Amino acid sequence: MTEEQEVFLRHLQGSGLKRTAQRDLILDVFLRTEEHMSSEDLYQLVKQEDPSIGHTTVYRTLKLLTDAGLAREVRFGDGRTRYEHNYKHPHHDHMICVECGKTIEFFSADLEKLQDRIAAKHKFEITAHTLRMFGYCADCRNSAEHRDNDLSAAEPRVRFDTAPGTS
Amino acid sequence: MTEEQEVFLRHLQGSGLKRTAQRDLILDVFLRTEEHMSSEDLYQLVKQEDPSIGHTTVYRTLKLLTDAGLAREVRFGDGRTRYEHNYKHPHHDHMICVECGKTIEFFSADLEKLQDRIAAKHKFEITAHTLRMFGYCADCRNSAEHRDNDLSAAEPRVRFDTAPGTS
DNA sequence: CTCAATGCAAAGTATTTGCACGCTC
DNA sequence: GAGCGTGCAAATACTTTGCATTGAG
Repeated sequence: MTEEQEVFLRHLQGSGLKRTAQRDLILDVFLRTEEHMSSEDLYQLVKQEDPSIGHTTVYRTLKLLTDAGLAREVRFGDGRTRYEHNYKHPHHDHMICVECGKTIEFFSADLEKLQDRIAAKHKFEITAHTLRMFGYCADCRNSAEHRDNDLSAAEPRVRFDTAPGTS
Repeated sequence: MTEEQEVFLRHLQGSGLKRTAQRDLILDVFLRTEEHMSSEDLYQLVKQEDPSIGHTTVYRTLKLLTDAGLAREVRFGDGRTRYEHNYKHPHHDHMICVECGKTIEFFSADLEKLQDRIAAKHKFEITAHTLRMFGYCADCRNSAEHRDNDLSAAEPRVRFDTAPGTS
């Protein structure tokens, strides 16, 4: 049994919940993913290994995994909720390429410290935060036709939380 | 005519669009707001001054205002799109109190510089970014019963993009 | 045996689109 | 007039919930 499975089992038992074959499988599939998966994405993968599993169970199990500290919800602004690994995969932030959709994860201790300092100045107590930077990744900058296009006509793959060009 | 109205008019003309009484009114109401308004919120306000205006027009006009650079979309993770002023109200980030829902806007040049440096390290070209810090504002910290509660039982008013406690 | 879990279908939310009529330009 | 704008209603896209049945402890 992996550490993750133990964490999950402990969470279930601690909450008076039950271990089921579906939950085991969903956790297993989730742990094998690398990307940021939506509930629907994961459902498609799980279905391949057990076609009898339904949407709802995947959806609810992802919430459970989040409660157990194994998963973490992330939203990139396209209206879909995605999940990423949370266990032994501590806080980080994201750069999201609006051209190819790729996400780059990064962590900066300086950034964290600076945020704490800003929060303190406002007497604000941080419990969580998200930083997302939208733009063009190295690959897409090289094949960079985007500079020549009328930006207002281009349909970004990821919808902005703030309009482009306001950083 | 205010500067904002001129900007809007210029955008409309430049795009072959037309000025209408509805658009004028919606812009006017929007400019008088302070908060981060959802399309629905603004619709409620607009309806008080002209009950014949529909949802859809407000919704589409907010998109127009965004295109014109007068408004900016923001999402705090509760599944609703909100709009804030963009004209002469440059980029800033948000702290969001999970207790009372209040948002604090702030800007830090150091933060911007640090982000640019991080992006450069990954050869990433930023076009936009959002930083959101969730937690407890000064007021709510004073009336701070939240420390005594079982956090897992508390229903935060704002849903997290990352689980609490991962900063 | 009891109570939670499952999967279907249906209900919510928030957003977006189709269309007939009306109004700018 | 021609074509965009408007408002209604309907369609999407996700997410969440109700309920009868199944299954874990």
